[in-house]
Amino acid sequence: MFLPKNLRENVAEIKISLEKRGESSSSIDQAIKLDEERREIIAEVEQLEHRRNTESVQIGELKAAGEESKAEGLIEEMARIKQQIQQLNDQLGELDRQLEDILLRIPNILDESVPIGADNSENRLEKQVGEPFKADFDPLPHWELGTARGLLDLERAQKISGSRFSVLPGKGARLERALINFMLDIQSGENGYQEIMTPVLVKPEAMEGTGQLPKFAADMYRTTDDGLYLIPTAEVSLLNLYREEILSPDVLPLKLTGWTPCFRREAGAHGKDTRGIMRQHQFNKVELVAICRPEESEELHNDLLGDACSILNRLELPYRIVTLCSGDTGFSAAKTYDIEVWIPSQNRYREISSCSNCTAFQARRAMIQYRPAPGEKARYCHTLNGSGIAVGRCWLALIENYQEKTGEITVPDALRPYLDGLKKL
RNA sequence: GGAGAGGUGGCUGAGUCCGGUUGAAAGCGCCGCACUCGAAAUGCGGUAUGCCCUUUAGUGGGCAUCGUGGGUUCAAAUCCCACCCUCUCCGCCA
Repeated sequence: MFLPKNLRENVAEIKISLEKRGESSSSIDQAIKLDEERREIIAEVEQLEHRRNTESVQIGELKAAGEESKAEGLIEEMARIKQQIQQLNDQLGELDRQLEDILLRIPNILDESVPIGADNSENRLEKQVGEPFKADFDPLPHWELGTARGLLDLERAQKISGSRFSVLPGKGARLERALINFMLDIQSGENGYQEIMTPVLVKPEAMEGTGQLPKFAADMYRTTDDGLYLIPTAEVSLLNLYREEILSPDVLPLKLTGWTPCFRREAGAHGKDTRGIMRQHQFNKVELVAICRPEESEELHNDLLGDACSILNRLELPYRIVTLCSGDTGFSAAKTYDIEVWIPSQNRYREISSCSNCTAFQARRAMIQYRPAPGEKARYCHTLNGSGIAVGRCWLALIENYQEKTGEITVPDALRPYLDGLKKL
């Protein structure tokens, strides 16, 4: 989010960025107007409050000196000023509310290197790794393959929870768990992230901190009795751990990883990916989060992308990297790389990780700062996040890409230690 | 779920009953300077945040903030109300 000051200082930039995203910039003018009115009133109120403060002291002194009648006169005057202050404060409150409402819904400013485009068809291809699945037979989609091999039970999932949920029996569950452990080991080991286990139910403030609220309330599950939200990604829990903190520079960059289930209502996705487990209301994900100094976020963004890729490299799954175009870049992000894995049954690449640099956008919302040196002013951090990687999609990509004519699924070498050396599923 | 205690600055902790230069004592920590070959110890000085106005300016002035939000009052860390959170004991439970 932008603070009024940010807004004033970056009007042109924010407007241009909004237009690149394909959104209207009219709200910006309105916000500027509100801000001007607000500041006028602030000046007026503070002047009155100053008078109130000084004259209240006088009243005290007069009373102490026994000059009751003089005091009475001042008290009457103060009563009038008090009313004026109250009135102006009411106006101010209303203006603040309106302004904040707009500010909370303005997306981050796009990085200059983000390609201009309307939707995902205009994302820029950066790199392709490995060769798409080739075989002398037609690959089965994962739901057929998984069901046939006893790894997936969508019927029973439907029975207990409905559509967009999955049940993984036996080796299916084992594979999921192996993937989680494998990913966490790589990220917390050689890639240098601190592993953290967090709650998956969080307060609304946490959702606001990372940018899910207020704009995307419809995408989230909310518990009615307590008003807590189920996280759509561990980014919410991990980043908000440091909300309202001023960090010491020697802990930066802070690199965190955690596995959690993620919950999404998929409100706007009716009819999309209705078969199989591509799009679920609940799925596992290993998340990567970094909190850093502004000047290092760009480099860390590339590192983070590399760390996400390292999983696919080891699993030897074919993938490509794209930079999201302006119209496809998410609300909180200044720039996003998507990693897309090859899905044989669909004959195309599908997102399996999204790595974003959110610059200071989330840090301002969540008040995550650091003090460059003792005595210096605190500055907002930059935040980054990326999937490292989505477990459910990895599961299905793996069984599809490693399927054989016989219906068997080969376990990639890197994963065998996590499955008791098992070579086939 | 029941009973009780409490939320004050980076930390510890006064002040709250009896409202009035209290942004808030004291100590610790931290920063600067002095002393020292250097360090420790000691001494002196400094040390919250946000916002508004003003200035050529790292200038000057002001407002707000003692868990949060309301209320009473000329004036509230101090009085009243509601809420949130933490801790202790009991109960229940993976």
